[in-house]
Amino acid sequence: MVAPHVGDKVGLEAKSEGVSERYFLIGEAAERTGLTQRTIRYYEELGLLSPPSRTQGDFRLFSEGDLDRLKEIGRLKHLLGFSLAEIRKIVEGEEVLGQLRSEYRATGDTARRLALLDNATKLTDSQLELIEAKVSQMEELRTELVARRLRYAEKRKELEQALVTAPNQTETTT
Amino acid sequence: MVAPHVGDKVGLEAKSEGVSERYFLIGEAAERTGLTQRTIRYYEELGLLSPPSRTQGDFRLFSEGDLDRLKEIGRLKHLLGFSLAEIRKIVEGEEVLGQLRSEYRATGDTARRLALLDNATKLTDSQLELIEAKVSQMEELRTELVARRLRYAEKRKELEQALVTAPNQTETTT
DNA sequence: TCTAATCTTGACGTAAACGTCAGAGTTAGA
DNA sequence: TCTAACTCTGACGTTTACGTCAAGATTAGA
Repeated sequence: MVAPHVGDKVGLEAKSEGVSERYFLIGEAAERTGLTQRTIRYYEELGLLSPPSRTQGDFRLFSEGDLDRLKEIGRLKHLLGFSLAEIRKIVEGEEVLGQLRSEYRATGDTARRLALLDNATKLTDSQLELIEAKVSQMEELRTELVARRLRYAEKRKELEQALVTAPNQTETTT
Repeated sequence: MVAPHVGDKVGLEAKSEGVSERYFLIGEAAERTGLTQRTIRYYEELGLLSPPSRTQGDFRLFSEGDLDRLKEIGRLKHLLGFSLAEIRKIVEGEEVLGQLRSEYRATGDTARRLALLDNATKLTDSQLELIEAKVSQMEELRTELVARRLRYAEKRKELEQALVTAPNQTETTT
């Protein structure tokens, strides 16, 4: 409950321009992502996360980008039910995208840029396909449930009507 | 490859009215559901499946309803990423629904019927909520990807425009 | 009746995805 | 400088969700 002695705001200026970026130790990273420290280390070990920077004492320093990545992995896993193997594929895709981006910025050749852009587009499309397949299957299941609910609602109306028309259906023998 | 000696069409007439229902041994059940025999037995062991009927020699006989159930479990698991524990909850819900249905048919009391209907509706609603939560989160992710794709498309237009305006951007030194 | 294909119930093995120590080092405030 | 809070890397344990093998019983056709 007591505030950690290791400052939560790790004083590191990453950008040379003086744009200070916040870094987080693994404890706060865990809190902010909803994952455990063990899980975060495990994900790094699996290569789902590019190894974060370190202090000179070898403490991991997570950037906000790292946290975003971790949160995304969490969503892919718990929400969408992807296995870590599948997630690695997706994440590797992201990595390739990043590389494409830097090469993109590096080249002045417009034609080359176009080609890189096409690559990135294809990659994103394939990721999109993955998601859409799941979404549509889920919609299917949802539709079934909605239909069931509708049947109940109709039945309910019928019954309410019956109650008004013949309030004492149980005692018809009277 | 050779046709099994144990007939694939198990000759059992379930309904007394002569409406013959097909039953399947576990081998064909596995083929038809895409699950393995081991998995099917495991699901039964976990109580995800009401124990199927048996031959007098204790071979499992799966009805088409059983197969549907198994397929649903497969979808819930692999598509939506539910754990078997979660699936059990959902499936237990289905079971309760079934019981409600029979009690529903048994009673002539309209008020009682209304109450049962309300119960069933609530159950379905909670299942629906589960699904919808997942769907909406997936939509969110999808939206992100679509946005990215859009950015690429725009960038692409720009670049194509540039190619027309100044075709040899690389060789500006000429 | 014999037999090949199929089924049965254990029982043990395994991969994935972490949980949980242990022992040692690091950090920053008092 | 001392110390509480935090982190590090192994290393082993655990749960889930099955795979796999064994030994024996069942089934239906020849």
